[in-house]
Amino acid sequence: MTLRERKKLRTRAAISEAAISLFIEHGFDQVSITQVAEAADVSRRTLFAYFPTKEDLVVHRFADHEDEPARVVRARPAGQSPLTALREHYLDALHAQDPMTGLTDVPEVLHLYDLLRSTPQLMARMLQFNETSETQLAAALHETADTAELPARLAAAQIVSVQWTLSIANYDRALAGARADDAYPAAAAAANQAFDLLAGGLGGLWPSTPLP
Amino acid sequence: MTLRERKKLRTRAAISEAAISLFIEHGFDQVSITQVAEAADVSRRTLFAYFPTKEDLVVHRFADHEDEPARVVRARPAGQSPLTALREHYLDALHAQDPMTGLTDVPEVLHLYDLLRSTPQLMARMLQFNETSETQLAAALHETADTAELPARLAAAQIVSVQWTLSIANYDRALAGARADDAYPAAAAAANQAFDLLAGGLGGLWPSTPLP
DNA sequence: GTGCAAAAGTAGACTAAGTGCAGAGTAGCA
DNA sequence: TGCTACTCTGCACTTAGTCTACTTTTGCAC
Repeated sequence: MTLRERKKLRTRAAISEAAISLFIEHGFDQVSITQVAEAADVSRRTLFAYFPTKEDLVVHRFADHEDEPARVVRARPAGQSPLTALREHYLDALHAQDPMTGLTDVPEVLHLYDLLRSTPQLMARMLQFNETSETQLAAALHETADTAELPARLAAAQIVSVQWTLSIANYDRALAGARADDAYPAAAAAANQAFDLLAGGLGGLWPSTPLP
Repeated sequence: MTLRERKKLRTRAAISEAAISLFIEHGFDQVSITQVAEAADVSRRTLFAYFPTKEDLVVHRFADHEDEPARVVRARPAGQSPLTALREHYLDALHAQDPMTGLTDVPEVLHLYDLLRSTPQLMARMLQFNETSETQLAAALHETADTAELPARLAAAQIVSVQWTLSIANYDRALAGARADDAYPAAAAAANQAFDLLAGGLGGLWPSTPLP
């Protein structure tokens, strides 16, 4: 890796770190791009060369996870169902306290998540990530699991939104003060329940004719 | 209704119509707020009194549907499962060619939809609607169907994303040129398949051990 | 009808995100 | 050492959205 490339990476990281710590301290809307540029010691124009929008200063950190579900499905062992692969992957991530799951004690991650949750513009960008995640997962299901296009899209939509719901719930518990180790058993149980629901359907939740 | 109120409604409609027809003709990003205000014959400042953001000029038309799933669940006949109520409601809407389903021939609706699909900012706003829709549905399920909080949230997430996926698919077929009457049978079949999948789960899609 | 308080609309200045451009600095390589 | 390509910068510009102070219109009491 050349000096030029290394320098670019360092500049990028410096800008993002300056931005996030300012946003966490003062709030997303209370900090201007100009202030971020000053804190990172670059010009405004350079900042925009690295990050096309203010939101990207924050959410670019999640861009790597966009295609994770699709990758998991494509990389699953022969004979394993896509849903099983995704379930195991999610439970492994929980066990490893991967930030993606929302189960974490790392203060920086919690602060960052707090920022996301309290800034609608950032949440909107996260939802867009979910959408591409869903599209890619649908393609992976269609191509590798002998699934017709519509069911693949429907399944992908369900899976992505369920994983998102699980992670949100975990983060909210963490922000409410739960320690990750303490929250783990409930989080794992919730994940299992969620994947059971995905596999077995909502039918079981509501018997068509309840007790009189 | 007083003159003042009637006038406000007319002004609001005039602004929105001017905006949408300009956006459809030239594209969302190619038309400025100032141009919309001029076309609607109001000042820029007045426009912002009616619509807080440029996106709202378009998406406010969908705001009424936000709480539709929750309403359907709350209004279902005694003894009917929430999922059955939602399924029937969606199939009725399809049959009536409700714009919400994406099954329509009304040119204005199709153009409007084309605008949404081709403008990421507008799609992002629509996804935010979905999120509040989901939250309200979860509350309705929790309160009226004896469902615990987590399963209610998970189910709501699945249902809303599945309905959205169905409607998107219908709209895309319509934009590809399909007439609503011709597309109806396939759309109804797709909806039934989707709700079957919701009720019965994804387990049936992928037998855990496929043929060798 | 006339007058008055409240609501609605307007003008214009202001902030901040994001873009385009033309020039200065710096890395890579001969 | 010097050439070339990449990167950074300053500055002017557009546009979304806000703030404030002022005018017009409406509803209503008389």
